[in-house]
Amino acid sequence: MTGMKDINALLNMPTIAVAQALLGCELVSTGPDDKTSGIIVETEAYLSQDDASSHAFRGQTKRNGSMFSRPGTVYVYFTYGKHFCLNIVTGPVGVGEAVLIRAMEPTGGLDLMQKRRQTEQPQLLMRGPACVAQALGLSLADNGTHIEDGRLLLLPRRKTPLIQTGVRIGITKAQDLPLRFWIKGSPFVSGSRKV
DNA sequence: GCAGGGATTTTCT
DNA sequence: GAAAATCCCTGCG
Repeated sequence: MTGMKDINALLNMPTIAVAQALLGCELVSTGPDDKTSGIIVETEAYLSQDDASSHAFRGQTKRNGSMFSRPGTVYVYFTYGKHFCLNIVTGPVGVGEAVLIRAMEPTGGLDLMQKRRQTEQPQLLMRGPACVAQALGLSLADNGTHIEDGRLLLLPRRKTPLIQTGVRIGITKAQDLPLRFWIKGSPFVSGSRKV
């Protein structure tokens, strides 16, 4: 048996708790002819209330629709004209909260990731949300799928990591909220700001 | 190692 | 029409 039960329990916790609990978990992306995977080392929580930088803040739209689905739904959005970013939806149906996967430590399918990312360096393969999506081969086609029946598989972590907390990156609203979490000391964490 | 700015298009005001 | 949950290249030192 895998830890499916654990994963379900994890996904149904409050969003901030999920953002922390996802650290150390392995995420596997499988396709017809490919398999890439990594351990989540950095996340950010996006809430529905009092969080002006959340895509759900102004209500449901065509773009953010999947963010209002049940926990474990995959929310992929397109941004800055060229990038995709991966989120795991949290909170009850209709609420609109999610956890952005910002960085991972590559564990499998390194050769394919290097091809997709056009770089050889392991530390640059999955550093940054758009890099994560690119390394895993994700696109808008994955938006709205669910972690239990899509191409993405989430595995429970074996050890509880030491977690550090800071402010989120790349936003202009609600900049003071401490909703960014990462594994202390991981060389795969994104951004130059470690606080 | 770090700061600055361009790319590129969808989405919402 | 402006902004955007970003990345990468450049220049500097």
